Amino acid sequence: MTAAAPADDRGAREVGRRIRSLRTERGLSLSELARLAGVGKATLSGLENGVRNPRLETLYAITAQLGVPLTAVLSAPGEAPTVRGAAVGATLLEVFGDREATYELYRMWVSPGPAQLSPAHSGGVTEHVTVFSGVLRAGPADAPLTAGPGGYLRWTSDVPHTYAAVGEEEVHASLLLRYPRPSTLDS
Amino acid sequence: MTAAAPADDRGAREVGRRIRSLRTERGLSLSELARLAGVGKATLSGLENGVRNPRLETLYAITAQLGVPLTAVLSAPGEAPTVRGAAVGATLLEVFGDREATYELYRMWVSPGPAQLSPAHSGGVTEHVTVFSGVLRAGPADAPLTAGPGGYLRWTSDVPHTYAAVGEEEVHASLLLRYPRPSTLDS
DNA sequence: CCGTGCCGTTCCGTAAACGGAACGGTCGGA
DNA sequence: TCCGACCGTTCCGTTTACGGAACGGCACGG
Repeated sequence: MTAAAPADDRGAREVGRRIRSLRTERGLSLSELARLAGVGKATLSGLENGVRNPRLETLYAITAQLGVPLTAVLSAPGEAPTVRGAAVGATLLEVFGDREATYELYRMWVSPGPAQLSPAHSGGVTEHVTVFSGVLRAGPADAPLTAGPGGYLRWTSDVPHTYAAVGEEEVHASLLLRYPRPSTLDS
Repeated sequence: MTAAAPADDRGAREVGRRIRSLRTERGLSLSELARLAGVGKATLSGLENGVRNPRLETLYAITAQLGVPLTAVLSAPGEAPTVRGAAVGATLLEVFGDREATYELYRMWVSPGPAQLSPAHSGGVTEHVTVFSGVLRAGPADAPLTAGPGGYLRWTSDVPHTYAAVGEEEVHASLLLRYPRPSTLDS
């Protein structure tokens, strides 16, 4: 705050740099892209230089014209590990839902070492793990399950639960969290 | 232009819905999240209802407080459906690998209707499917397996294999393809 | 039965992103 | 050499997202 001009979260600058890269790669001039995307040159200029805080709509217009998904100009998907602790890391890949539940799909890795404990979630939440490599021991703290490469685990996470790598190999897995019926069945 | 309120690209509405899902999952009230994220209640309310066109900075503040990457609330990460055919669609979420194999993680959906056949892959490729909703019948064409919500299927895909939704509900699932060690430690 | 507290929405003045126009700088052809 | 076309930046009035405060609705407790 204060200060005057620069005014940006660390992110805005990188977004601008990425857009400029994509534009020059395609041999487009700033004026040209602005016209194609239907935004002002001032807007695009300020955006690329990181001195503006674009609206979502503006980013849509520009990335669409560049032919890349919006996510391509924002911090890379794998970039933010949503770290859960010393031994376990996870990256949220996607959120989606249907009438009955909301789902969060993570990629997860567990480093060798002591088990890590996770607190209980609210009622009805289930966890689904598919192991890609390594051997994982996970589940309710009082009755963990074990799975090797290609294995699959599933438990209800309304009690404290643990994750641990068995052996010296790091474990890679996908983790699906299922939250039943987040909203009260509106509409 | 015209009118006053709606004003949105198709995306804004979905972004709002996703944020609301993430918030309610965590048992947070709108007021609470607004305070934590340092944004006005009016802002968050308008955003969730899709009547505002948020600035990037605003989205950062909110998603950071929810503990998810910015990309999680924006329209599909992969955006490129890598469609496999009439009944089956899939989006590539991530590619990664280790010493032993390369993995491709997809989210997949299967529409009700006739089964769809996929040709055999080269030797040693395995497919791992976790069903989120609906009932899926899939696997080797001569011996398919069945799984409902929360179920898990796995087969070696060096023979032709099928995917089909059982019943009238669309099937949502994650699909992991495992390609063993493409080359013999060259490079 | 009526406060009290919190919920989510709406109203409103302010700050800032927006598009259009003007600006200086560089290149190429007459 | 001059001139026109185009570049990217800066100026400026308009539009709109922003935060704070007020509002009605609902659940609890005295």
